[in-house]
Amino acid sequence: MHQPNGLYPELKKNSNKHTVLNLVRFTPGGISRADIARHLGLSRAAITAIVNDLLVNELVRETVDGPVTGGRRPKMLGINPNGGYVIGVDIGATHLGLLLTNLAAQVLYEIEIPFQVSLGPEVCLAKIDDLLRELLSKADLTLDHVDAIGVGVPGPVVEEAGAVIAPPIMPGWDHFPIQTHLHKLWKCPISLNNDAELGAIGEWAYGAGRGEDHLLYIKVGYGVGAGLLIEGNIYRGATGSAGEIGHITIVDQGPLCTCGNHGCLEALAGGRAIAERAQLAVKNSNGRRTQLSQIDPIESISSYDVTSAARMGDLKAQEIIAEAGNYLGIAIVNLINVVNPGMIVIGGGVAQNGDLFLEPIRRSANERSLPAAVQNLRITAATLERRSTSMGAIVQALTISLSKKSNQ
Amino acid sequence: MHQPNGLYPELKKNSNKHTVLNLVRFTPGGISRADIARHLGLSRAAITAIVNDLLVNELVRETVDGPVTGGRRPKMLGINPNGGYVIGVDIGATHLGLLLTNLAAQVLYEIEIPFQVSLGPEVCLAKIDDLLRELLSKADLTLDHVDAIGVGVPGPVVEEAGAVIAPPIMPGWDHFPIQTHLHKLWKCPISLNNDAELGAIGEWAYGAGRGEDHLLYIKVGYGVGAGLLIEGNIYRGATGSAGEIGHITIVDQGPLCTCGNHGCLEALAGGRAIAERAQLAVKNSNGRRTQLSQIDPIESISSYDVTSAARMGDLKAQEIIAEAGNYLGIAIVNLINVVNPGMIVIGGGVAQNGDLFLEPIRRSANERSLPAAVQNLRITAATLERRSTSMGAIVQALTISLSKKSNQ
DNA sequence: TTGTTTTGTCAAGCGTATTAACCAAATGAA
DNA sequence: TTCATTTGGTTAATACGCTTGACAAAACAA
Repeated sequence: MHQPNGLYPELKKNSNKHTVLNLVRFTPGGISRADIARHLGLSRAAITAIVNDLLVNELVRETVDGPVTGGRRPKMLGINPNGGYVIGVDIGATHLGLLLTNLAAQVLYEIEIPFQVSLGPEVCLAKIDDLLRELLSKADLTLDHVDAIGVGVPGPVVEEAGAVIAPPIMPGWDHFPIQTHLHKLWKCPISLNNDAELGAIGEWAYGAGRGEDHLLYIKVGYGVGAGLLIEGNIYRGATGSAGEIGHITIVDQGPLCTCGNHGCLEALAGGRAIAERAQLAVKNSNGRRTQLSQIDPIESISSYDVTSAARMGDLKAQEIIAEAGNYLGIAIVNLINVVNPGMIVIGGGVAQNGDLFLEPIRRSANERSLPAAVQNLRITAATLERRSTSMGAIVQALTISLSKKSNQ
Repeated sequence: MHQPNGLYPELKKNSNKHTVLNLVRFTPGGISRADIARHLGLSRAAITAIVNDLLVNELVRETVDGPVTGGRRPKMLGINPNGGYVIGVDIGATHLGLLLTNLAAQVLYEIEIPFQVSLGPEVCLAKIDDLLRELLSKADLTLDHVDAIGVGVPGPVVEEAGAVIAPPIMPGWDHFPIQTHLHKLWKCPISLNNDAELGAIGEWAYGAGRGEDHLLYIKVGYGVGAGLLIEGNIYRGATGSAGEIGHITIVDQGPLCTCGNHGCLEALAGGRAIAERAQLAVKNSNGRRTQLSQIDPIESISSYDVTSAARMGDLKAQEIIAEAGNYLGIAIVNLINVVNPGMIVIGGGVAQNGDLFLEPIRRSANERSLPAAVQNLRITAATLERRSTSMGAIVQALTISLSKKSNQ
């Protein structure tokens, strides 16, 4: 089948049914038939027919009466939350998160644990399988009740292969058939995506980036990555590795990175760099007592510790966070000129520091980016916090589930 | 009217007529009805009806019999070149190019002269008006025969305003209503675009980037800019300034740039930087005779002189070109990781040096970019040479002309 | 109350597609 | 050469999804 394409668009049956369903999904508080008609430039009569179809299939339901408009009050439409479940899995470098939601994306149960993706696919996927079954048993459900599962991984995903290729922070996972493996385990549709891309989708659908047509999401965790959402679609590039900003060079001849090059963004602003810099600072502090120096052994200081110390007022920790923000700012200036986003959302553990981390970024952007690109640009922290990626995985799973149900 | 959008696509009447027309336009050597049907996933019967409509409106014509396929030979379809003319205008920082073509984009007449965009809009647009009328008189035509005119400028274009905002190398043009001004002068539809974006379109339609879904075109002239074509559509970003890579920082605390910052790509690899470096080299050569030192006065050495000297074998000139390629390589590595293009086409005057300029870029890309992003990436020079941008302007003008004719 | 505005529904009609049959023109094997 | 096969293009009947225009329902304003 022909790929969707600007010049030669895919000619899809029922395309407006999908479009209406998307509008209902992603409009906060629901939407009326008349509003849908206005948004899509269709007649109210056409929308009535499409909505009736969605109503009898129980994909959509009438919720409450809408706001007073000067005439008859509209009946608001929302996704029918019943009739299925989906799961979102966020595989991080050092953590693992799972969400179970209904079809309206309302979170029912959640699991989050520390994790080591570096243990390789067999060990990790077995652990994930255990946790997924634990999540289901908490909800008194089985895999038969689950319509689809979205999975996020911290590496470049090749969609057709259902695998990651040459992922710098996922040693041992290169070309491992993740999607096929999980499909065999769980027997339901699996959507495999990059974690930063899912973060972008999550924040666009339910977080800080709602309704933004040109959204850049930057994930600063153990690794650093970006997800670019253009008019509601992920931009993946030619081979699926767009937005892999962790290994762009920021400082020529800078510190050695895991990827083998020097001065990569990830080696300057990633969670590992932050932790290492904090460990070094404690070693060189000659026993002066700080928030950080109380952690023992020194080698166990993590970026999470630095984050909390900074928030508790530890000056050295704040300095380290601000320094990371500074380096990220340099990278973001380049991204702004190239991508010209309407909004930048910063997520991942380090972004929990709020303005301490965001201010150096905003300063660089204003000083060094093209005026044309920054004058209407907003730079904010992710509002879904730790759930950006897993909610993005939920969005992908729901897309599969709802489009399957609406084609029956 | 609602904007075209991935999730909520524009619902356009006759959309398949436009799609078929595009397929005919951009398929080299023409295309048969059966092939169109296969490409679009429509029935042959539907295509027959659409093509008949285009035939009676004389937008399309049957050209020759197609290749032997094992059955009845197909009748190839091509754009009917008669019935109208369009003009493409390439406003460069230091040159001006105009093309007159028929509806099949075949060049009929051409003018190219040196130019100073820095003289400001009134002076420049008056000069352009003179040349456009000269071009028409050469062809024994008047403006009444011209369906549409495409114009390219070396700065960030805001489409709705028909103007450039804060363009670093177009002093005096900020917010000047170029499109309105030209429409009043010429009384026909004007399409105003960024020059690098038009270069991308030109190379995609008729040059090195044919059929590439993720094309990055990089223009290295007096300024440096990039145009990103995603599935046949220009990516402009939120405010139209995407791809303005001339002012990303390459060397911290590097040479001062016209934009006020230090170490910008343009200040290291642009035409002005190349010329200045050559002038400096001649001054410091203590009278040693080289290709370059024969130019008098030294201050008049241009990047074009360096380019020709390098091709004639001047070692110093070659060194300067290679150095510029090196800096551009650093920028391109970042672009590859962020954008993940399927192909990079390098255009503009400096790119005429071919491999001398391209090799440093290819080397950087292979050494420093993510394997996932470079393994299928091609980096080549523009095949339309000086015409990349003006042919892109022709494509835009033809889009206006053909879509107007097909809606009658 | 009546008139106005807005939402939602219905029936008639139209435009654009599909399906299935057909002819046209080429190939290749008997 | 003849005839089955393959591919290209056309035609007529039909299906589907949308628009149009009318209308009822439900709110507000005079």
